[in-house]
Amino acid sequence: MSEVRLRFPPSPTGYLHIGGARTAIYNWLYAKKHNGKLVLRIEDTDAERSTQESIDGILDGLTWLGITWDEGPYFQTEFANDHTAAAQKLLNSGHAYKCFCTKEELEAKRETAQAAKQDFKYDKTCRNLSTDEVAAKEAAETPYVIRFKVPERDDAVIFEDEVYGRIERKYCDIEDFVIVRSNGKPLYLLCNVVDDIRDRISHIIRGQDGLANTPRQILIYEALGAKLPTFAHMPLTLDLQKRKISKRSHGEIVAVQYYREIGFLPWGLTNFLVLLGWSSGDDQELFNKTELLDAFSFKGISRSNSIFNYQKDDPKFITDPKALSINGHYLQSIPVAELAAKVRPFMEKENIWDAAYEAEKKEWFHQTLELIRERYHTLVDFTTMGRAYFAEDFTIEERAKKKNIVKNPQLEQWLPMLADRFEALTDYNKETVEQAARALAEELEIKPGILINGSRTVTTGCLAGPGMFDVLVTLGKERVVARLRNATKHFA
RNA sequence: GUCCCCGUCGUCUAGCCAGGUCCAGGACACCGGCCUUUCACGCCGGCAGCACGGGUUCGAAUCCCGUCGGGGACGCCA
Repeated sequence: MSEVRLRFPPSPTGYLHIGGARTAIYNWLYAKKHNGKLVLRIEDTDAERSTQESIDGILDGLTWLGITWDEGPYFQTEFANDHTAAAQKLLNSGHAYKCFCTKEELEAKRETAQAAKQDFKYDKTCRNLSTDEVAAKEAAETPYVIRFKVPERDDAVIFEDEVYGRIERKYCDIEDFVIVRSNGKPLYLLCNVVDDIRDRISHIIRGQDGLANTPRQILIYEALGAKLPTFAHMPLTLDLQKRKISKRSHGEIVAVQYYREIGFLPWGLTNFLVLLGWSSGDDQELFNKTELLDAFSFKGISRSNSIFNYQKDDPKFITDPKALSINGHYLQSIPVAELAAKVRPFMEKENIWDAAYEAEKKEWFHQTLELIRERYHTLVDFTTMGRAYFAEDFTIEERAKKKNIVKNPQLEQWLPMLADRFEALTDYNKETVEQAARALAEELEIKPGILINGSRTVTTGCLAGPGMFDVLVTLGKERVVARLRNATKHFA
């Protein structure tokens, strides 16, 4: 049995596109599942964009996601000799020919065809040149491109795609495509095949946009006498308007780095991305790595494009709500110690990190995380919605203020009274706090909820949260008392 | 224009290959109820879909044809 070898060939763009990430994930999963190798190959032939910085952007994204590769990164430019050698080989074997037509000539023909609403295909002018004619052009040093000589046959190129099934493309529908530019540089179509042959790639998993290229690439494989890999094309991810998602039109939400910034867990994103175009066949949607490896197969890959459900103007949903939901699930279920480590950089960035959280306050910190993580979806939530637990500079939600403060102006007196009661407590715990609060409510002849919600608002700034008495204990007597006393400022 | 691919709830999808168990199942979102001091937690419930038209069949989401809709590829880009 031959070795299972996959590859992920991104071009350096400075960031990892979530669509690219999904492709990488599928390749990685397949390789891992079949004890194969994943080769990382940077397609850096576009010198303009191929700065070290943009290469790092890709590697950085992959690393964060936890996608590990076994070979590479290789760089396409390092194999330029292979590409030109292959072109020469095709020329020598009669699978390709020199084409002396100029860009201008072709452009004119293309326009004529378009004007007549005709399909344009290269008319093979140079394919039919006599040896003498070719020799004359060469002697005159006429610039030329190299075109692939597509066999003139009545039948079709046929291959079996692991996702799309049997695909056919008639030979007569394939034009003699260019494989080498007039400046001597081989084109992507050729380079890609040559690289895959050299890297002994056995399975090519890529986006459906590569599907139309495949018959031409197969022709190259055959002409080069190489064994065909297995192809598996996956559906594309589009936006709500069914457009390809791109950084240019959608901004940072297409970059995996963005998800790191907004507090996604790598696995949360991975799990979401995997589900975009693949399903296990049963109703399972949450997978740990082992389960995913076990469940993943080409069979579950969908053939229709999927839509990244993202609405720009909804502040509640900074990305696809399902992604948030899945991330929230992992946020709530990973071990607290792990969570603490993940939250730390976010708190540091906000200057609300305290070294003691890893020392004498560790237990308190973990308990607090445990208490508040229940309804959070991203790591930044701990520094925004959860800010009041770690800092004094939290803001009070407008809605909470309106609902719990403004409606009961007398809270301006009541809250400080509550502070006094709490302060007087010798044993400040969940039970005594609750008793004290309820007792005061009874004396004032008001519903406990008024007091409780009022204190929730001034102590946490939030409308919603965990059970109030847990919160009060977690916050600690001192902070609670101070915040309740200070409440008067909210009535100004 | 040519070629290729796709079309099940708002979104991700199961079911389609081997037609009946599907007046179509799950998840997210949304709505309602319960719980509760609150809630974006939890529990319970609800809304909502086989693109359309023919055909085959006792029976079609599933098979066939057509229409419409969507996407992709057609570069001396990658």
